[in-house]
Amino acid sequence: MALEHAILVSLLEKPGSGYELARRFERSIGYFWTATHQQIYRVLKRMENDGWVDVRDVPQQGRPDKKEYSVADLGRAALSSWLQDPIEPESVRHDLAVKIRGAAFDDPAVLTREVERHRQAHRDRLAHYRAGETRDFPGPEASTAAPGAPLDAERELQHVVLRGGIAYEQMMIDWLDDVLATLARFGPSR
Amino acid sequence: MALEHAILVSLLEKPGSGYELARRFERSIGYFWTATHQQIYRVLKRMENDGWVDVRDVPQQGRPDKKEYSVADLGRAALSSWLQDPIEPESVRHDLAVKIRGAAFDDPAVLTREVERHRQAHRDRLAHYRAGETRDFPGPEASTAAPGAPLDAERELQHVVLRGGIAYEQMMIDWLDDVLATLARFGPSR
DNA sequence: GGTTGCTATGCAACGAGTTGCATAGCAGGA
DNA sequence: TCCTGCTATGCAACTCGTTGCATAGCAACC
Repeated sequence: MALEHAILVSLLEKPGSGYELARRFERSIGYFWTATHQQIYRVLKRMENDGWVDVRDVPQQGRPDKKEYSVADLGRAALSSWLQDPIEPESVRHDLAVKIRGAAFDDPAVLTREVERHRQAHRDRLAHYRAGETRDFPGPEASTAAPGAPLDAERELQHVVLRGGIAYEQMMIDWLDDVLATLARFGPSR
Repeated sequence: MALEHAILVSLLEKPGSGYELARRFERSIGYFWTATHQQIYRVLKRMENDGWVDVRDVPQQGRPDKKEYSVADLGRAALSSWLQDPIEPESVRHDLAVKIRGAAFDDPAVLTREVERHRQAHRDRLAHYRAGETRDFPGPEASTAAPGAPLDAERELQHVVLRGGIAYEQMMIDWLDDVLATLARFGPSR
């Protein structure tokens, strides 16, 4: 499992509350790891008990107080240990692929609409990622302007992960086009 | 959830025992949906109770008896209903992406080795898929040789799903190359 | 004869993830 | 004033998936 590790990475990049973490899991981190606020609060509590994170009560004006979490030494050690630990290449879970094979035993027209919906969703995500890239990583080598600062690594790694998300969405769009073309080939004849 | 639906599709393609299903989930179906034999047996039992599948005791020589499952009318209806039901485009879970962003706070050399391992695993899978494609789908239009038989749809859909697996592995390999190049750029300077 | 290994099925316990619900302060608009 | 909506946190119940273990028949090999 890696939710606690994803939280550690996010808190290292910037300390924050459970609520803020939940926000981030809808944005950048959420591109490759989803989590609801429930999971986050639960895991944060456990991490606090284990001494992985420090908590600080932050009063706010105009809104409820928040608990700001930051990574403690034990948490850093735990993350480091996990990073050393090899993981298995993840196995995929594609509901849509099940549906596509299942369409052989049902109405393909329904599947066509479903695939079109998914393609649109992936198009939207791709546009969203590209906008984020333009906003956060402008200019070809602008990121290496500062000479050898360690912050560069953080940014470059964030960028390469984002490029992964873009490549994934592009691949999905292309493949769904292939699926639609395949459906069109034998769909009308029925 | 779609494990029961994946099982239904697999049983429609060909009836079989829980053990045989587990085998298939290590092969073709497993390309896009993983399941252990435990899950399969548990779900099969539930599906049997719900009348989704029929069971038949098959004595075998030289090996233990098996229970052969096939899809009942109720199961077919359940699958059909699920196929009609729109699903959300799946959210990704990439441990490796978490690790990559985490590498900014740890030794990047360790990550380099990890990424190389994963790239090799994806290369292996890609080779495996391509071999399966050559074996099961030879010739450009050989599949459409039989005139308009419904079996064509089944094969074509299996093929397009396999092409999706191939596209995914190829994309991952390209991206991991990108990751390695990025790591090489600032890795040595530390 | 004992060990290993494959087919074939299953229980029990645990951990992770989802869903529904609850609380509470405060802001802004109808 | 009431309703909606956002910040902020949390409980409880449930489902799903993983892991370890157990059983049992039979084949092949040393």
